[in-house]
Amino acid sequence: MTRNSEKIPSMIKNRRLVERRRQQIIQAACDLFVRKGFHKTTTREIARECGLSIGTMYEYIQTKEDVLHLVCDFIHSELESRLREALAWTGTGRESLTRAVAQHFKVMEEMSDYVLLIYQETKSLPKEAMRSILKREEEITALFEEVLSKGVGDGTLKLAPSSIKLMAHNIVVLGQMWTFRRWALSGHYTLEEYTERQTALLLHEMTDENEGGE
Amino acid sequence: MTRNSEKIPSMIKNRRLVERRRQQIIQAACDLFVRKGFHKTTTREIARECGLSIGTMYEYIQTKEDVLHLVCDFIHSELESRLREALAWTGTGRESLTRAVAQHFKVMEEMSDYVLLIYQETKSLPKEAMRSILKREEEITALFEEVLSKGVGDGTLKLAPSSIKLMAHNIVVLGQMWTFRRWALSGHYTLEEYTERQTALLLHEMTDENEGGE
Amino acid sequence: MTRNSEKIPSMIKNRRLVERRRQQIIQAACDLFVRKGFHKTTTREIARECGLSIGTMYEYIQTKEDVLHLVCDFIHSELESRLREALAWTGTGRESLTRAVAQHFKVMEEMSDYVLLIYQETKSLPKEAMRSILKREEEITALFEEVLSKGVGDGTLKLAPSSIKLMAHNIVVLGQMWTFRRWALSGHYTLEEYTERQTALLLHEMTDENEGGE
Amino acid sequence: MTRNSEKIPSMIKNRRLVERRRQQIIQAACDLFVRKGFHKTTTREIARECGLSIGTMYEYIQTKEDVLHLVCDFIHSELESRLREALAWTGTGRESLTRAVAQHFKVMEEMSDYVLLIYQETKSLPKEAMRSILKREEEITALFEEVLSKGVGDGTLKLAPSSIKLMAHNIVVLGQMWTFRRWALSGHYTLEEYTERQTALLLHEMTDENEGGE
DNA sequence: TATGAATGAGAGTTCATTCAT
DNA sequence: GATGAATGAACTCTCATTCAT
Repeated sequence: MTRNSEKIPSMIKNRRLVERRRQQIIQAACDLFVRKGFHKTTTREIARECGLSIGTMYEYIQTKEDVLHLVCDFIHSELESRLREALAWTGTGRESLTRAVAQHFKVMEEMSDYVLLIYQETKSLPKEAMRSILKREEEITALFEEVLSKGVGDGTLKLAPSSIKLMAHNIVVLGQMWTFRRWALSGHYTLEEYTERQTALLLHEMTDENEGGE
Repeated sequence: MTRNSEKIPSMIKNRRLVERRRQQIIQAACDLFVRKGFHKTTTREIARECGLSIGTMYEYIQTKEDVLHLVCDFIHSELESRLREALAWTGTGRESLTRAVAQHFKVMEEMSDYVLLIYQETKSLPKEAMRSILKREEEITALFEEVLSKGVGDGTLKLAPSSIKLMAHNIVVLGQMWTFRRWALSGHYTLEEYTERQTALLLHEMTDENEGGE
Repeated sequence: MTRNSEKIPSMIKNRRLVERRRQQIIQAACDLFVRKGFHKTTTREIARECGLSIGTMYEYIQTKEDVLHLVCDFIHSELESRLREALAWTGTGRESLTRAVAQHFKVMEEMSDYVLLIYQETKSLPKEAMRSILKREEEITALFEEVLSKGVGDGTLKLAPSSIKLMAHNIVVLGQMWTFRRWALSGHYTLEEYTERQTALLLHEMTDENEGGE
Repeated sequence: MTRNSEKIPSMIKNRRLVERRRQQIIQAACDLFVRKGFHKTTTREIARECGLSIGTMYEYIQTKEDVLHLVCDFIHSELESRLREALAWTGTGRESLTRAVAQHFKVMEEMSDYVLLIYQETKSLPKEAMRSILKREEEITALFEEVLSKGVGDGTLKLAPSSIKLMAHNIVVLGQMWTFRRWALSGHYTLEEYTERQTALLLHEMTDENEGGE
């Protein structure tokens, strides 16, 4: 799934080995970046934590930023695959949306630290890597666009076509909000309450004669 | 307005001077942090940019993190004061909200870089400074809570009391979204369109029999 | 008494004022040097502690080393004047010696910190200042030479003339030893015991047919 | 012999190499500390002098104070091992003492600079390191206690048991005195004369009915 | 493939001293 | 005489990266 992994060059020829070693690196780096942040984590710490010597680690990456890229990519893959699970079910667009939102919020809760990590460290990536990460983000948003379109198509959701993209972004962001505003929200709502209320608000927006601000 | 400035000790006795010099430092640091990020900006660069010698700069701060604190605090003060302007007008709660949202979004657009800065670098602050920054964030949210309460009070907005806080957070975050998803949004919507649609969605949520998911 | 004070130039003409301000400086610096050592004490700290501004302080000294010189000189003056008191009494040489030794040890005890200071920081003085400090040390030793000579003269002490200087040095050093070996000695002897025993040993050396190794 | 070396952590795994590099560091630092003192010697100077890059040097130590600790420890090891040589010979206690004193004084002469170094810079060590250095000092003193006890045991030295520790300290300090009062003593006595006279005085103290002040 | 010792530019911070007011 | 803001050289220490083995 870590598709971008292939873009990062390695000195080692054996692709299987590269994949395995990089998984070690990603696991260790994820933990450390979450705990200390990208800048305060040293390459030596990553190497130690993943059981490779510093020299060996550098056979599988080229720069420290590569590690960040691998980590961000891994996290996005996780997020995306978990979200896709929720979309496998069948039902009306409205039902699918309800399920997708709930799953999205649940994933945000579970991967809270990782989501935060992406939000705070993406800017440290080199331009090219950054673009590829943003593309992943857009793909996730596109999943919601699909669900919304389906709902508009089967008449269970009312929304101006030109607002579909906006609504998709709103949904994604309101999920992420649970991670980066947790310090304020968790004191007042449980995840269940939060999900319920946000879902009610969203569905209400897409009911009746509302045409989404057109 | 930079209230926390007083908490950061300085070697210089003249309070006026401290305030002036710190303004220089903040201006220079804001620019640099936006362009290069906190970690990739050196203290020497900040000093050069604000026209002080490195030694002199350190008479007005204690650590590099103090500069970040000063910067974050300054940005929040700006955000808050600009938002308060919009709240000075009179009118129904619904009208106030419409105006406040528009102003909030406009401020987000204008201070885009600064808002991003806060979102990405706050985590680099020491614990204590971080708490003070989050408090500022909560105060801004509270401004929207007030407007919403007013609307609920005068009957122009329908919203379960227990959802007021949630809605306030939603509004703040949807504004910030314009800054940290600009790469995706600006291709499809102008700020005006964005504002119009989001406002329509929000107002629709608070119209009729909708009780916000209770 | 701080004779060398005159050698250190000052910008201020009024000699009285110079003397008074320098006393302030010495008191503050003594404390600080004892607590933190010369190198870890900053000129700013000294200024703050003695109630002068840093600029004013520098009107009365030229360098930080001047302060150390003043301090060392002051301490020696104290040591010497206290020792001279003990020598004012009359009696046989042997009696004088006993009294001088006891007083010397007592002074070492009381000025313990200061004596240590001299021993550890003198080397940080510039050459010229160092020489002047060593001269003071020699003068103190000379006081004991005088007492010993008196004893040899009146027949109450037996000592080869060529060993008088050596014995004087021994006495001075055995006193200082109480300060720089206190960590080992104070666990086994009180100052009284220490004084008694060392005195007994010394007097025994200068009794009977002993000719001091000639 | 530098037993405490093991307590100082190193980034390098190869213990042999650590030992070798640290010897380089110690040699260079000894020279520099003797010439300029600890505080006026920079880490870069030490690195240059011992032929390592600054980065490499820091792989073998953690702080500049570690270097001082290493140096002090090395000096004590030298002092102790040289003194132990002199104690290997057999003979009466009195003979052993004579030999030990002469050797101690000779070592003081030869390692004059190093002994001074220890006396002046030990205070710059962190607490823990300082304690370990004082313990070494006490061990050296204990060597003399043993010799004295032997002499008391075989009847060749007369000394109250409770004065043995005191006498041991006296001997050690009178040796060190040759280093830190050399400026005064060397003008009047050669090392041989100094040794002869001090020995005579000491032996006389422990002859006949003298009971050391009890 | 794997290792880990070596590197050195560059980071943040300090502080004795000066000098305009 | 008194003040204290300004200075910048110099300090200790870090760490991503390389390369000989």
